[in-house]
Amino acid sequence: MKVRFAPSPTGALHIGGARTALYNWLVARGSGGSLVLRIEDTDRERSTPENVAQIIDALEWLGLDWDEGPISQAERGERHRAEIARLVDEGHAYEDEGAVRLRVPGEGATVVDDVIRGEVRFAHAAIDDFVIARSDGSPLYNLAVAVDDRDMDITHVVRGEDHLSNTPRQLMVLKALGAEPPTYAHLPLLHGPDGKKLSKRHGAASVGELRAAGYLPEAVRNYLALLGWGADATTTFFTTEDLIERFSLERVSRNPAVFDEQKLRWMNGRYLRELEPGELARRLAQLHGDRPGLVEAAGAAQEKLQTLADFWPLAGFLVERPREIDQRAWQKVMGDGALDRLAEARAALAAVDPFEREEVETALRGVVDRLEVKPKDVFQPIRVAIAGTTVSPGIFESVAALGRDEVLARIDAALAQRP
RNA sequence: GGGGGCGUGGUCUAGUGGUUAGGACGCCGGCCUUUCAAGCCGGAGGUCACGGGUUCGAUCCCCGUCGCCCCUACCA
Repeated sequence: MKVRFAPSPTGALHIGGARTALYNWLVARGSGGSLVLRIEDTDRERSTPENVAQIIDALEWLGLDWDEGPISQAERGERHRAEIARLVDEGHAYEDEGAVRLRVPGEGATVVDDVIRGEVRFAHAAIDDFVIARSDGSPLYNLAVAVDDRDMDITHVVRGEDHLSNTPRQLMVLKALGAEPPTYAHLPLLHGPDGKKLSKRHGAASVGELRAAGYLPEAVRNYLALLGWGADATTTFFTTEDLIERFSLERVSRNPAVFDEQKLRWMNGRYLRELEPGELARRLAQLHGDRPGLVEAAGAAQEKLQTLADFWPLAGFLVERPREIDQRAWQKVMGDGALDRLAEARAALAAVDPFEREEVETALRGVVDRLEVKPKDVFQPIRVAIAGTTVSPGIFESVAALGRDEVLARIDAALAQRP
């Protein structure tokens, strides 16, 4: 099998495009075939090199590679013009006010045999003679796609359903060219929560935004694969190898899907928890830069993260001293003898050796027992003192991750605020 | 307007001419518990778009209606 992913560089790579790329990639890798990356940039007005670079960057981040390309469709203009001239010479097309139109028969129909949708019939009577070349001679989409798919020996065209209605036109170009058509598979479109076409208004809609929001490429692959496809009734998690092995176009669903970021967040959290702390720290560093103590902080925060971006608000205090203590947090836990308990905890922590999670826990629970108070009466003041808020990773791992000197310094600073 | 596609709980989906219509996210409750999560347990939520028809029996087959989306560009 030979497939192609053919984005138009008129914007960033969207989730829908990413899924199309993924499905093409899975088909190619699963069949031992190849994938062509073709940039459909015949619209010189809207296509930009920046967008091409961004699309390539997004594909690389997603871990999707290709065997040929990127091929610029615009650079194949001579090839397209030659075929347009041939179509005119052979009477399949004609000039009309400078532009060139393909002759569409007045009767009969063109049938698209789609892997996902079955046979779809388009009566010629409903299709006008369409333009294949502008009056300046430059080729248009339907012509360029047909010529390129033929020239590149594409066997399967896997693309969004928005192209289904264009398919009979491409089939007619192919026929006029005397070429065998490829097999088609039109994927259901992706919509936003309001049922409308996905756009910026729907949150993280491009691959770049997903990346910046702290999603892992492997989680995005898994989630995207499930948007319009399922292997069976119950399997939700697929390694990429599973996907390559089990994916099939025949099982792609026909109805449009809504991108649900909440489900992606959940799935991403599951993938995040599977990572070794060192690996998690490496991913965090890629996104926000490396810091001393990042591995310890990552380990402490890991079980509470859904995205890499969640790390900072939750556990940023582990790698960077908070500028100030949240007033509401202070008022909530620092009343009623809390500072005395905090002082007790400080004394206990000063004596902990080695300063590891287990020893920290033993010492702090000892304080709780000695004072005959509830655990939170001791733990929350510590939390507020070191984190500046009432929410943080587990207190023992947080204290251990911070190290004795820093913990004592922050507690001392808090104690100094005593009225 | 014309042509085309789609229609299973809020969302992603499995499924079959006869099952209590299955799973997941989300939601609610409980357990756990140092906060928040995670995890575990339990629960609510579906007239399978609607109306006809075929059939002993339709979510599944046929027809119609409605809704949503796509194409109908010298965009892709």
